[in-house]
Amino acid sequence: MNETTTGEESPASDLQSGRLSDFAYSSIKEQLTRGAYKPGHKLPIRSVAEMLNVGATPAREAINRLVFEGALVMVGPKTVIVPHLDLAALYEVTQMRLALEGLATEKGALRATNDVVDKLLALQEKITFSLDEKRYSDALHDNKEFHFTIYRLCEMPHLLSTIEALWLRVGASFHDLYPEFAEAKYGVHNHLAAIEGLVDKDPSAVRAAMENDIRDGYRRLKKAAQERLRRQ
Amino acid sequence: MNETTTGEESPASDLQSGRLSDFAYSSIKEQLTRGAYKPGHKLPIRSVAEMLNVGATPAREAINRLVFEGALVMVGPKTVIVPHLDLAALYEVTQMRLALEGLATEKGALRATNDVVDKLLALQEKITFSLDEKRYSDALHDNKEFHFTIYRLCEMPHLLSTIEALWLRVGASFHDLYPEFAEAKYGVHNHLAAIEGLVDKDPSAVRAAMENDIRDGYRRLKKAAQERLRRQ
DNA sequence: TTCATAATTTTGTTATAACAAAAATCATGA
DNA sequence: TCATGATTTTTGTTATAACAAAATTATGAA
Repeated sequence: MNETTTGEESPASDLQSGRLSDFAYSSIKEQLTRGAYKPGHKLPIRSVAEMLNVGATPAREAINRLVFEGALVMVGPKTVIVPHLDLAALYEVTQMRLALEGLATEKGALRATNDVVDKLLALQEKITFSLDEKRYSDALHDNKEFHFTIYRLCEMPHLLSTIEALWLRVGASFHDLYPEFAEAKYGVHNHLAAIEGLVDKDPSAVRAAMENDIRDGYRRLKKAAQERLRRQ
Repeated sequence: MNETTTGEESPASDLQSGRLSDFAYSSIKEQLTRGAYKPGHKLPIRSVAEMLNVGATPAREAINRLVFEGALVMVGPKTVIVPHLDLAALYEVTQMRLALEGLATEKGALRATNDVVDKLLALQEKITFSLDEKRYSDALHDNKEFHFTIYRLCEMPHLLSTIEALWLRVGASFHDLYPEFAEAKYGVHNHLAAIEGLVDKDPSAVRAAMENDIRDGYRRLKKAAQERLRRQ
């Protein structure tokens, strides 16, 4: 049962945090944000434990944590699944994102140095480049980095972790329709407007740009979700 | 080891949720919001487990969950304590509260029925009564109920649970100075203004009243915390 | 087939023991 | 008195087994 395994994920490869629970948590989260599991996919403790080569305790802890955070949902006393598309939740999370990411943006905007602006410009270039080549996963990754580079400026750790939980919540169940969602050059205009606001030292302009970005994303995501629901 | 215990909390008394982890979680949370533990108080797994007459697993899970939520903090690889006063965290949480509770208020305001208004009026009477008799714990409890009665109107469960986490976060480490903070008739004016706004079907008025309430509370709490810090 | 029910398997939860590492205590020397 | 190092105790984590309950499959009758 404890033989050194070959292909599968191994806890030994987690060289940073000693806790197997954290390893399991990060692993599942990673899979989730990569869209590895379809909505409705079941995550039984023992299967997860076996997949990650850990005991039941860390697996259980990781799953439960993700349930608390809303990235997974319980549909029965003994069944945890990857959540299905839920337009109500998408709306709710979007409203929270507007409030919280708007707050983070406005509080941090005046702290943007030239280095930050350069980083954002570089990220935006990478995003458009990835979109041109239809590497949506990369584009999404850099898009997230773009947002959080701005949010980190306010230096409010509580706020940041709450925002991250929101991204995970919506990202988990909407990830698989990001490709069709990202077709058009998503967010370019808003991102550039945000950068401009940072340069101009105009916090409310940056906030407006970011809020616009969130709203645009919401509309596209909603449309994509609705179309998919109609087809099914 | 398993004899029927006398005075202490017993898992058998938890007649609703079958999970001992949840029982342990609620119990610690309850103690925390009642200010039973001073900041700096250690919460070792085995002590908690013994106190609640449960095994180490549920105790560990409950403690870790509270750490994730920010209600408890880790100050070493093996030491979890009730957090100390932290003015930066108070500020940060206040900003988040303004954004999120403001959102909940505005979204739900138009849904207030006469029953809700009556309930709020009754709660406000209880609050002032409790304050007159210096039963601060009761006043705080009803104050929370007042706020959440309004927040529940918007029917956004994600939002509500996030707000609850914020209350717990700040409540845990500031609870013991609420008495001196509540000296003056705290919040009466704002609460009445909020009720008025609900009756008038004026969401932004209700939001303004609630934000004022949050800000007033922040100022008083900050002042009380600063005075206490100076004394120590 | 369809639905209810019984049998079987799977599954979440929990207590426990073992281990390694951290924290506390004690001893010793300046 | 204070620091410092050694020793002892405490502590978090994890794998595991056992149990009860849920989920699944099989079975039977209409």
